Amino acid sequence: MKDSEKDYCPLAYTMSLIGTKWKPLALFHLIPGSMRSGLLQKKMPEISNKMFTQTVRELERDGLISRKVFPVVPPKVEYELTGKGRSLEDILQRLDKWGSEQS
Amino acid sequence: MKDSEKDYCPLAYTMSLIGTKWKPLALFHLIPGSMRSGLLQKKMPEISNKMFTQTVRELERDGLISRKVFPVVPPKVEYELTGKGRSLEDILQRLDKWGSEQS
DNA sequence: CCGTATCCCTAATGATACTG
DNA sequence: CAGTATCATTAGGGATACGG
Repeated sequence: MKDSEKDYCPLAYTMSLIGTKWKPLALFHLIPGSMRSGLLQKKMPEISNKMFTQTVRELERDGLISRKVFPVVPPKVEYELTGKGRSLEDILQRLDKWGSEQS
Repeated sequence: MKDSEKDYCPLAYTMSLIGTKWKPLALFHLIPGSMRSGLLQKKMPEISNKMFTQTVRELERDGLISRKVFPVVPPKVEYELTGKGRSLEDILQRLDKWGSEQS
């Protein structure tokens, strides 16, 4: 999104980073700590392989999570919230809590 | 979304209600109080006519805003946050604040 | 195990014109 | 002023197969 839009309304900028079906969920699952790629994907049973990769790639690109590759066989990859990602923890918790409180 | 998914993760349910480009923005602009349809749309200069109508319709359907029609000419319509919508105020403020704090 | 590449389909969004 | 209808476009998403 353009900077002009961000200045116009920061909320729109926030949503451009996490306003999708899967991103908040992925971030939420990473709150307890770093997690292997396969396990994180298992936490979102209905996500397709393609969307999972796309989701974590964009979250990494936007600096919300970090990706760590272990040079072992079989391959091992872990994802973890960055400082920027952790700064969303409270908001994610509130969004989750709000959902649980609705009829 | 299915109830099973909601139970699985309330966050997903929340995002199904407000996890779009325009919905959080519309709700945010209504925080100060009720607003005429035309003015609300002006607050989101880049939204198309079609998307604006769709956005407010869905927010109304989901009980987050109310729609009040005044029987006058020219037509006058006002939108306002419902109790359920107001319960999101704090979260919306935080999302906006988070966006403003990013580089 | 992890990720990419490809193909395909549907849903989301935009532009324009029109009605009460 | 507010909203609808239509058409055209694009982005989102899923299935499958393959590669490091």
